[in-house]
Amino acid sequence: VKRLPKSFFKQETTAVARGLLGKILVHHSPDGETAGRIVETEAYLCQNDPACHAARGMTARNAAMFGPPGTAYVYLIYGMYYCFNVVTAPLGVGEAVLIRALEPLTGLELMAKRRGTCVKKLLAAGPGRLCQAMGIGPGHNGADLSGDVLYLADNGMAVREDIVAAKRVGISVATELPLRFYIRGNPFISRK
DNA sequence: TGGCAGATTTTA
DNA sequence: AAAATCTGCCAA
Repeated sequence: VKRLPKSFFKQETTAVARGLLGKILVHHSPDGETAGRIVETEAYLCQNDPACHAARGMTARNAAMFGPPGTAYVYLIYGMYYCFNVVTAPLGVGEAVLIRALEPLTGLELMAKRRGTCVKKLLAAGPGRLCQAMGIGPGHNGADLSGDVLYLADNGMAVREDIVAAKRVGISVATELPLRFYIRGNPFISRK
């Protein structure tokens, strides 16, 4: 497995959202290593997308979204859960890809311990769940995703499966945009 | 299986 | 008050 080059994150945001499907997210935490295959993503754009956190300018929370492509944007949602995003657009432009679901690959015992369940389909199917399973939290906000702790990798294989484009989940504005992408039929996506 | 309340921070 | 969520509880 090879680390994704920085150039990968400089593509258009929707292209990154599609391209991340099938890629591997790896975290070397003090507790151990976890990794999963990305099976579901969502794109959040700076133009004509009021659901994007950056749509109304920079705040303390979303500042990382305006960082260079390949940065992590981790935020707290509903006061309880964290969501992990990959920043895509050039420095100063607020766009990102939300990682919504992983197929667990490595460190399943650690994931189960963190999640409090050993049901594989419940370990990382959902943005809050995958952060919990992977041990991703506020300390990763603004992290460089081509570093040594939290990074994206590729096993070199092209994704053979179909990619479905659908409406995004959990938003109440810009609901019609087909900016959610997932691998058709994959059992680890957050919902059908 | 499906709907809903609750947990709790950030923002408007 | 609503939000890029998840869990447990309830009813059928």
